[in-house]
Amino acid sequence: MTVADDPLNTLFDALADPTRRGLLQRLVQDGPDTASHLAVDLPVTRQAVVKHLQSLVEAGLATPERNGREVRYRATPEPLAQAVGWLLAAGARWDERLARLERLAGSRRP
Amino acid sequence: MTVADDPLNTLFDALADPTRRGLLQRLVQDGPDTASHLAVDLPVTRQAVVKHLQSLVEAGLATPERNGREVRYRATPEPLAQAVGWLLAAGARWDERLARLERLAGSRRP
DNA sequence: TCGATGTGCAACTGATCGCTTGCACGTTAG
DNA sequence: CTAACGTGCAAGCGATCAGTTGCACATCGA
Repeated sequence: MTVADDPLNTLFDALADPTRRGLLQRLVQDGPDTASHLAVDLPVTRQAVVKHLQSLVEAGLATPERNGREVRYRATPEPLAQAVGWLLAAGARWDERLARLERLAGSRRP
Repeated sequence: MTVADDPLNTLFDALADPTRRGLLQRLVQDGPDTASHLAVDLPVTRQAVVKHLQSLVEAGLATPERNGREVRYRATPEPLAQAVGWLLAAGARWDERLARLERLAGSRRP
C-alpha cells in the first residue's frame, strides 16, 4: 500500500502505450469484447492483451464483465475527463502567466 | 526502423509521473528554472531531476536554455493540446456510440 | 589567479515492464 | 461423460527505468 496513489498516474500510464490506446478505442467504438478475441488482430499473445486490459481496468477505463466462461471488457471512459481537467488546468495556468507577462510588458491589444 | 514513434507515447509517458507533472507545473507558474534549483525542494538528486526534465523535453513540454554556466528549463505546454485532442476524440466517439445505441433502441428521446 | 558553483557524462544497481510459456480449472457443447 | 474452449495463475527472461555516485569540465566572482 503506497501513499495515496494519484489516479492520474495510472491513468496517464495506461494511455502512454499505443496498444492500450488502440484497445480502448476498439472497446469504445465496437463495444465490449473479450481478451481472446481482441488478441486475434494483435501481434501479441492473449496474456499480453489481458495485462494491457488490466492496466486499463486499473485506470478505471474498462470494466470486466463475466458471462459464462468468457469475460467481456467494457469501456468506461469517464476518467478521461479527469485527465482533460488536469491538462486544461495546466494550460489555463500557462495562459494566465502569459496574460500576466503581457500585462507587465504593457503590450497594447492587437 | 519503427513506424514514426507516436508523439502521444512520450507525451502521456511524461505526464504519467507525479514528479514530472510537478516539475511542469512549477515551470509553468513560476517561470523557467534550473535543475539544481528545482532539485532543492525534491527528495531526489539533481541528476534525477535532470533526467525527468529531459523526459519533458523529449515530450516537447520543456526547452533548455543555456545562460552562461547555468541551464534554465522553460515550459512549452503546447503539446498538451494534442493530448486533449486525443482524449476528446475518444470521448466523442464514445458519445457517438451512445447516441447510436439510443437510436437503435428506438428511444423517442432526442 | 584561484576557489566555488553549475553542468555533463558514464557506470552501476535494484526494480519494474512487456511478453512468453506451461499448466490447471471451470464452462459449454456433442 | 468427454472433449474443446476460454480463462486464470505463476514462473521466467531480456529490456528498460529510476535513481545514485564519482569525476571531469566550463564558468563566474573575488
